[in-house]
Amino acid sequence: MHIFRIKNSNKFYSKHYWFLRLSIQIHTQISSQLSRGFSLVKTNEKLKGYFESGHVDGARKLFDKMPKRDEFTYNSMVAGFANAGRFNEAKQVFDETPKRSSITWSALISGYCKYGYEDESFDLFWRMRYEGERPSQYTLGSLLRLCSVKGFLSRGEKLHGFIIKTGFGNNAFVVTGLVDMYVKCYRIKAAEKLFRTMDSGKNHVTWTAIINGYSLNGNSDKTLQCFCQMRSEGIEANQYTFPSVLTACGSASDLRFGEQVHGCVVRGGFHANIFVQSALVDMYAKCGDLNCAKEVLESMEVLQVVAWNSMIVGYMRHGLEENALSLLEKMHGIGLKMDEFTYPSVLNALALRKDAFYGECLHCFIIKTGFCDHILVSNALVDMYAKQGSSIGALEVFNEIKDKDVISWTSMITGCTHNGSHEEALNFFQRMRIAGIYPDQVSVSSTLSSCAELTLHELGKQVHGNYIKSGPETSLSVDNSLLAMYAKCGCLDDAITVFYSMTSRNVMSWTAIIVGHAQNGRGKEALPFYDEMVLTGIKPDFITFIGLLFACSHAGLVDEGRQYFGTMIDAYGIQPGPDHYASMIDLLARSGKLQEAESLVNEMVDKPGPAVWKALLTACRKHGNMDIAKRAAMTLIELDPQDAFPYVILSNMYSAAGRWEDAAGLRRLMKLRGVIKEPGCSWIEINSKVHTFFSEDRSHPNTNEIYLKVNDIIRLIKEAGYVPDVKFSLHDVNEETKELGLAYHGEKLAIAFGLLYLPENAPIRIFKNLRVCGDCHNAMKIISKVFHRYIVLRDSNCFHHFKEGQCSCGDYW
DNA sequence: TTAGGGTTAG
Repeated sequence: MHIFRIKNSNKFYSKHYWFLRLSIQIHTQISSQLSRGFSLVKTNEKLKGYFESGHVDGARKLFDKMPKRDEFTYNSMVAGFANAGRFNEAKQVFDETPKRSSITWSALISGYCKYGYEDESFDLFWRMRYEGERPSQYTLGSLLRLCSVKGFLSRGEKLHGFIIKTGFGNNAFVVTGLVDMYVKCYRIKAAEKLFRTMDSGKNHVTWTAIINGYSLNGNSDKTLQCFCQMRSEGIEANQYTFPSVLTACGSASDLRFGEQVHGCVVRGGFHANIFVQSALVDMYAKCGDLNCAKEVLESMEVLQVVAWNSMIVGYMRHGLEENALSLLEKMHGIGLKMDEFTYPSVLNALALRKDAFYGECLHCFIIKTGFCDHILVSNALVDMYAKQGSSIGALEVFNEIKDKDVISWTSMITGCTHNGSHEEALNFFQRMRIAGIYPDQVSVSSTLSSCAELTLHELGKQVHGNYIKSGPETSLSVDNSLLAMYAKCGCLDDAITVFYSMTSRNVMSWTAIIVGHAQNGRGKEALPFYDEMVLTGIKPDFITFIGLLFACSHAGLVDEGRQYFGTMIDAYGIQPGPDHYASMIDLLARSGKLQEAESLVNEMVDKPGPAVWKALLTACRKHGNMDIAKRAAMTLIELDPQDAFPYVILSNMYSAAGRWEDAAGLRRLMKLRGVIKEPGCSWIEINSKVHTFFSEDRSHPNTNEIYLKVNDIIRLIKEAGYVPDVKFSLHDVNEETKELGLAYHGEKLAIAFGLLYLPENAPIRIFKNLRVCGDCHNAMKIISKVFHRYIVLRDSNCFHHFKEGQCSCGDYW
């Protein structure tokens, strides 16, 4: 402006012209001096130093002043700006770059990937290809990492195709990225296949990726096996490998292995890494060695919230709530900021306690500290309230969650399953599907358990089929639930197929197959599974022995049962609980050793509960021992005067013995006390509709047809040798009326309906809420022979598989 | 000058 003002004055113009010439002269001199002392290599290094130390503006100033730039300068600027998240400047330099190379493109793409900008990353990737630039292993590595972090399976699979087509399929770096992508998208089999087919070039990163995959998939055995294999191939683990391995040790409660890994950590010099230290605390805490966990925690120089969370979980899981809460207070006191995992760690353990006091206090604290909007915390609150049986508390929190995820829904489902509200669990599962949320391993496992409890075999198959179709591979927990579902629905052969198809099994898988055999009347065949399990190195637990004793009691194997009872205590140090005693007493009593059974009841250190007395009473009924029956029934009535079971059994025993007055007395007592007996009820499912029948029930729309069929059945089976056993008719009436009463038991009405409406060769599956009566059991055997039908009857105790006049229970139930 | 693997909750 000043120049223009003086432009028309010659005097001033000449003066300014002289000044301008002088300025140019000086600038040229300086520039040439700069150029003479300027080193591009050194300045590029300085530029890099600025970015490395976070001085992005320093780099910018230096870049602006640089008299000369080369491709390194531009690439460094693009990478530096992109890595700092300053994408406008990165793009500007990218556009200004005179000659862009693969590195320039990769630098910008990797920045976008790092910050999770998927659209920008992939748009740039396609543009790069369109402009003829070949992506490098760096470009592909960055994009795979983005897919891995965000769980983009479909995009990752497309990249996989591109990688094969463009000859990167043998590039160890790129294939490692693919392995990691599949792992993070929960496609462990795809990851495993890639890993196995890598001929050479597997490095410690590839091994770490697959080890982490097994660990994430919950497969502790394979994690540890893979870790051993890696070491045997001479690859050393590092700070990235150890955390996954330690997590697997914790999940498997394998303290011995965990301690050995700790040794490797120390020898390798990785004990000061906070990830490794946190994983060590977690491993010791999960394995129950709380002293060691505490020792590692206290040795940490950096206060790491993850390690503190793990310590809290450790205390909570081992019932040391006070220690956990004081640690929480200490965190608060020293100013260590809690994170979104801290509260779930505590809430998760509180979920298993019935008293709601601590949980509610913590909920208040969560609201005060503002953590209630965090989905991890809300989900844990839902889980806690639901498992504690407070469906109102759970629903209140659940309804407040804006973006419900699969865990929010799963918490409601597992809560219902935990409390035995299986129909409600299925309802939540259905609502979750309607809401467009895909079920994961946990929700499917839990839903299959509900299907098993309700014996909804068809629905269970659908849930599993849809889960497989939706993409994820099956997991150990899903397989275990599926196996248990088939066994509990009376389809033992399908359960066996699942069992043998499993690539790895844990103690739950073996226990499920043992219990499955016992429930389906094949107790003797259950026992070799135990031997095989022990041979494979898996330790039986508390529940395995319940299954084994159950198997022995259902097969009448008294000596074997006694032996297992002893092994459990002597070899495994497991103290028997009420269920073990109940099975043992059931075993002894059912085989007629009633006195020995009663002695065992009296030997129990803890006061025997209802399950034990019920087992004794049921066996007394079978063997007609009125003395012990009376003692057992009276004890049961004392324990719970509202439970109809002892009144009904004892009253039935009186009736069977013709002691009608005593039976009537008990019935009067029930009435007086307002005790309600659950009526016997049988049902059959045909074309997804359940048809229910009570004894002498005439409410079904096809009742006339059903009764005619029953009469027909009775006539035919009588010709084949059936004799009605009137001692199961519990009314004081004449023999003919007794026979008719037996003929119209719910089971017989249901079988008549099944014979009428099911296809000729289809198995007939009948369910009953109480134990099947002796007369119906006998009738079913003969029906199976006369009509050549396979009949499965599930009563409240076990499955009876009737075929050609025989029952799988061997008439011992 | 561009890139890869890890811990805690359901």
